[in-house]
Amino acid sequence: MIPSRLILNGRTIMKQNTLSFEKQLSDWCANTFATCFPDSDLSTFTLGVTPGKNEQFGDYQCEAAMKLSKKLRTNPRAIGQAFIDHAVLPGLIEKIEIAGPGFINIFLKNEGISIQLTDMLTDENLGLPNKGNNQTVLIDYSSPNIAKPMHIGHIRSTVIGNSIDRLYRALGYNVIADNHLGDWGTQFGLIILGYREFADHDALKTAPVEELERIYVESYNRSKEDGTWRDRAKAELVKLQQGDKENRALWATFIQLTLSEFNKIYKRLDVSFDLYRGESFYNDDLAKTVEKLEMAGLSEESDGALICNLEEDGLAVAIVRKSDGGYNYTTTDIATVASRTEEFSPAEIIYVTDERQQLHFKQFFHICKQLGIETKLTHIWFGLMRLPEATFSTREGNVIKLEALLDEAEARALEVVKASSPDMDETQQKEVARAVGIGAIKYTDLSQNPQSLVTFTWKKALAMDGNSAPYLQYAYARIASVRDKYATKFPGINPDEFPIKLTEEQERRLALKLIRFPSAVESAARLHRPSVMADYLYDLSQAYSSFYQNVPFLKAEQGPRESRIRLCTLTASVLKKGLSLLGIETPERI
RNA sequence: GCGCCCGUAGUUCAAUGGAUAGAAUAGUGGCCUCCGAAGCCAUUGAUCUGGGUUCGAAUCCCGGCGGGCGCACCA
Repeated sequence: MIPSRLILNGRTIMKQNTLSFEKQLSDWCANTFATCFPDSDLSTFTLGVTPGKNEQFGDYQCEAAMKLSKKLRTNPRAIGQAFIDHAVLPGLIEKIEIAGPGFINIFLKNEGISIQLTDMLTDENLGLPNKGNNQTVLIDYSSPNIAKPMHIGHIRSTVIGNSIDRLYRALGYNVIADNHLGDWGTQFGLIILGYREFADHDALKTAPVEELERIYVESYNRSKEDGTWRDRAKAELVKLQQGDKENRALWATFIQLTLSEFNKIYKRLDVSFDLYRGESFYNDDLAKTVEKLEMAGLSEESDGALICNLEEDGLAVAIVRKSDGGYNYTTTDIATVASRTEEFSPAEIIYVTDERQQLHFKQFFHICKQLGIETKLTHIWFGLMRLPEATFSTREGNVIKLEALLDEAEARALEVVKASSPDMDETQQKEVARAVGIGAIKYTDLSQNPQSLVTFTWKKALAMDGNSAPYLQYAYARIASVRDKYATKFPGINPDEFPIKLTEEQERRLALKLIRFPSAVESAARLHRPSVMADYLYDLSQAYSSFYQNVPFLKAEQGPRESRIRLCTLTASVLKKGLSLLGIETPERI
């Protein structure tokens, strides 16, 4: 429970506190309700505050009176009145009132808001609480297949997973980012055979992954028509699995070639992993895993295969050992969880994949539980990306390579930069175009609910105005410019020696957005939804742009000028930090 | 057949069961002698359909309609 003197004194002690401002207000509400109704158990209710949606209804609102109405057999307005009668107002609250059916509206004092702002300004973490407390969370994302180029379908797992990674780190979790590569499986028999028979070694040098894919596709097609080819491929696979030196070496080469290409893309996307443990890493655990299942009585024979029958639990049958004795992904994933749990003892393992794998994850999560693995397992899924006319398919030849997407983004951004900053030197123009182009791509993916259908269009992916990364980057760059101008025009004055005073409407609105930053980060992480963060940042930028355009600051007199410069500084810090949580850069000039 | 997801302005997206459904873009009309117009201000325009639960439903439940995905040896 929060020591309410913290806000009763009108001052929070953010740096020593693990609670965001919004959480403190919420706790204050809950405590007040507890005082009002000491005889009732209210612990099952959420009695917190939410940011006000309409200024006339206050800065924060509490809807608890209506929710408690039934339990307390009292009408909501009477509950609200009891709340007001019992409430000891913290110093930063101006007033509270009941409105409508029973909303409790909370109005903050301007000085109260200013204190929050000042606290944020002096905290290098901008008020972010340490929620993780060094608990380990393992995040499994991106996870592309070896020997296939990444196309635009891969960007979502990579970018969304990376943002969740960043959000958790920012909240004090010890994150392990693990790229669970598809580096094992029947396709390698086909690739090895194809490589031996018809590899184009020049192409392997210039575009290795494309060539490997070509080899795979051609070999696959042959295996469908030619039984001999199929048998030979299978023989190569068996040799690989039995540890044949040559095949192992080839396999290792394929991985090396592919990874070096992937790493170029990861570098462009500013994504990095702590581990690159592919499926092969767990290969030796598979037999043991199946043994455990059998011992636990969780598996049974069926048509020559070994299965886990989950039909009683409303799930389909999962095969854990094929009739030819081979293992498949359910087994690998169970082994992976066991290994990760043993090695890292994570509080949670988070998987980020597309929607097609929902059933698979439900199945193996279920089996893990039956095996007694307590680790919290979470599957974050997102909708497949498709083209307006069809889904992607290598066979249709309508895939858009990730590399091409990034190139195009940078090229289009460069046009815009050249048009609006013709005086910038060319190196810098390119550098800005890179940050802006990549930012635009990422933002498009991160700013929407991942679970809805996504249709790829160039127009959408490369949006540069309106609700887009460049809009946020532009806001940031303008502030950077203001800061520089201030320093030149008023040398020797330290804005921090002036208090923050909120006199204009636009300043107050901006300030209210700023103090919500920590709770926005918490929500985004808790819901595993980077879009919550993106929404918040866009909201903040809109508030800033409106402030910027309508309130003079460099031209204001001393006092208000410094106060506003401090608001600008804090906005810049929040934008920079917030965008970094989306993996988006903030150039000082764009 | 069974299961999961989605259906909101012309278009692309928002909205922990909360007050008058927000933005962007496209359209219309304004704002650069003034801190960066990649911007700001104003304006037109939407919850697929029929029931139900609730003080209160875009949101929850049931039934339609439309779209996507998954259901035994690919991951």
